[in-house]
Amino acid sequence: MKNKQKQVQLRDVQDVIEIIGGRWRGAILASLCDRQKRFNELKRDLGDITPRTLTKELKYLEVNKLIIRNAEEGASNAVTYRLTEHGESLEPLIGAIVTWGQKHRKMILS
Amino acid sequence: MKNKQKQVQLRDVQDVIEIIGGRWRGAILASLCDRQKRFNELKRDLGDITPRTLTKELKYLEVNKLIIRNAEEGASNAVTYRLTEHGESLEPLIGAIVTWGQKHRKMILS
DNA sequence: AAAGTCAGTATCTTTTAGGATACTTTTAGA
DNA sequence: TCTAAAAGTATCCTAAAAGATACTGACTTT
Repeated sequence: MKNKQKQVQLRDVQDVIEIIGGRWRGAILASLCDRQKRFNELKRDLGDITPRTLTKELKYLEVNKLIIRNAEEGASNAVTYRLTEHGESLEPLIGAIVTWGQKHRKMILS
Repeated sequence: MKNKQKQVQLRDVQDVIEIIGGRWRGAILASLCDRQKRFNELKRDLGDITPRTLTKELKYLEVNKLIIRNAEEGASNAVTYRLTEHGESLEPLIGAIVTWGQKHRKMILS
């Protein structure tokens, strides 16, 4: 494989990791793989995320077209978040991450 | 699936992303998937990483048993880095990341 | 009608990641 | 023998990520 090809691969890795990276984004996406959820539901799932951070990360994921924010008409306090098709395409990847984590996490984080 | 199980999955995701996350770690690992490499070789592969950062990240990966640093006897300026078995077990995951990136990167980072 | 829940905002502060730049020591090559 | 490369270290600095804490306005439940 040519060298230029490899560079591109490295950039792919960097970009993907930027998208799902950070402390929360991957976990938020993983949580939404299960089913669509509401703000506070996510907040509870994620444990000790602060609302400020959750808002910010959700906005990021929305801007990058991985999730959709849906505020139901009239009821301003009923908001759901769900994956876009794009977001759903991440499922196998997230699955692979979980699987690897289950096998190897403990050996590494001693 | 029970709720506790799901929490664990989220933590798996968070932990794995911490390990391969950040701007460089994933790319370093991806570069070493190819074959073992030396410090400056990695530096060139990665483009604009500073030596300070590269040193730091390599040390992190070594401590976490994903790579091995090998300084050849006597020759203090011949150092190679390669994946451990643990590190090699990440290959499919990194492959999946690259594949997803190739398909979806452009649509997201407009 | 009061209390609680939902979906956030607003500030402020701390922590961490990572860049810029210059320097060093050992070894290899011309 | 002089020069260059390899493999880093040492300082200093900035920007971004994320926590702590308090607050708000809309709606629901009792």
